[in-house]
Amino acid sequence: MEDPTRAKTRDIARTAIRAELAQAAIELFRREGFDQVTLNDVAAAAGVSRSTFLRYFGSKEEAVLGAMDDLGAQAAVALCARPYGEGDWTALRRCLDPFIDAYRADPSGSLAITRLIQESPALRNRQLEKQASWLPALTRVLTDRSSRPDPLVAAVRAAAALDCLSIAVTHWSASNGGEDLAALLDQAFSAFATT
Amino acid sequence: MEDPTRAKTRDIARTAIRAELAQAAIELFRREGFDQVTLNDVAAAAGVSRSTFLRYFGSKEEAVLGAMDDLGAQAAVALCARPYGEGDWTALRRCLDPFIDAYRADPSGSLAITRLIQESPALRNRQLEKQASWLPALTRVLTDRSSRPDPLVAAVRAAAALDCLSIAVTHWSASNGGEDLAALLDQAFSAFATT
DNA sequence: ATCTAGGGTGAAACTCGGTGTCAGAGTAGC
DNA sequence: GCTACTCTGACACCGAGTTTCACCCTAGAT
Repeated sequence: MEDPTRAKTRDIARTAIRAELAQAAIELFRREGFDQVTLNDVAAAAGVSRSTFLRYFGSKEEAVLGAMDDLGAQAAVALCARPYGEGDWTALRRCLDPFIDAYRADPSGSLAITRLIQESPALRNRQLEKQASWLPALTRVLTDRSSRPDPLVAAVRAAAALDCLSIAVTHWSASNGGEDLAALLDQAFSAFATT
Repeated sequence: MEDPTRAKTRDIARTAIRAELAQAAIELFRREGFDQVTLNDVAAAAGVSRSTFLRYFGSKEEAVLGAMDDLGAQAAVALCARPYGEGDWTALRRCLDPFIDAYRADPSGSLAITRLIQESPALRNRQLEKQASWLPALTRVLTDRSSRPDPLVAAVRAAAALDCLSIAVTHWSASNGGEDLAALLDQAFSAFATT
């Protein structure tokens, strides 16, 4: 049928191109504004045709938000890995560490992308959509972890945890990256500790 | 300039037409599926031109979700009206009562619309967007209510409360409206009581 | 009764995002 | 050199949403 090693090298090449295209797109978006740039513009700037660009990212927004999918999956895996019997809130807080790490790995780049997202309604909404798409997996893991499972409560807690993340990120970007994202996230989670 | 009473009668007529158009649109969406129906279709079914339909609702989705805006505003007002010193969670839970009432007032209609929304990605996302748009107001009210205000915590709690609402509604519709929405909402809020 | 100003309507042209199709170029295995 | 496969770009197409313009209708003024 198909040589699996060949398939893998192709995949590597594809993701490399994807990263290159995304970088060019983000650069252009930052320079001229997401909504001002058309698909033709960004494709031309990236040196490919509109068709090709849309083949790599299903939509204009995916060029910016594509990197997030990976983090969502990582969070689900991380939640799986939390020790049995650990409280939901601490497990959820810890499973968001991959996000913290990603932001720490490239603060200025993360800040730029965060701003880009917050300044464009289209990107903000896609971001919401994306986070919502992570919920079922997190809810499932949380339900399975529980000794007395309640899917409704699990769903609420998972959703609330993601709210903490996005709100912490918002405040972090409002402080121009000056504050510590992990501290902000902890502060956000403290909303569930006291009344 | 303009007779204010005339302006008001015009407004009443407009909202009446709006309601009529929305009803026709929802009916058609339910029958043929939201994504299958084009603006031309729905305009023809409603007996107006595409232009006019889009003048009443800025988008196809607004024909379905337009009624929600009112509820969002009501919730903010209701939160304002909660007694001083009341806990955030109970205040938030109570300020969602207008939603409960609206669903109770027309269960079968609400159920139909809820299903419609959940079955169409476009509508789901617009719904997310709409709920997110309510957050700033709720956060502000919650912050002002607090004796030791923390805007970040307030934002998280407001967001979590809206999560409870949408999750409760989801489960309610999954039960075909069989379960009690208020009870489900209470159960959702219980996610913040225990660890 | 006529004129007139303003808002509501519909027709049309336009932009743009996204989908699908197709033909051609490059490439690896035979 | 032949074949199968993938990637690419060009093109046509659709539907959402914006804008413009002309028309009608109604209400108030003369």
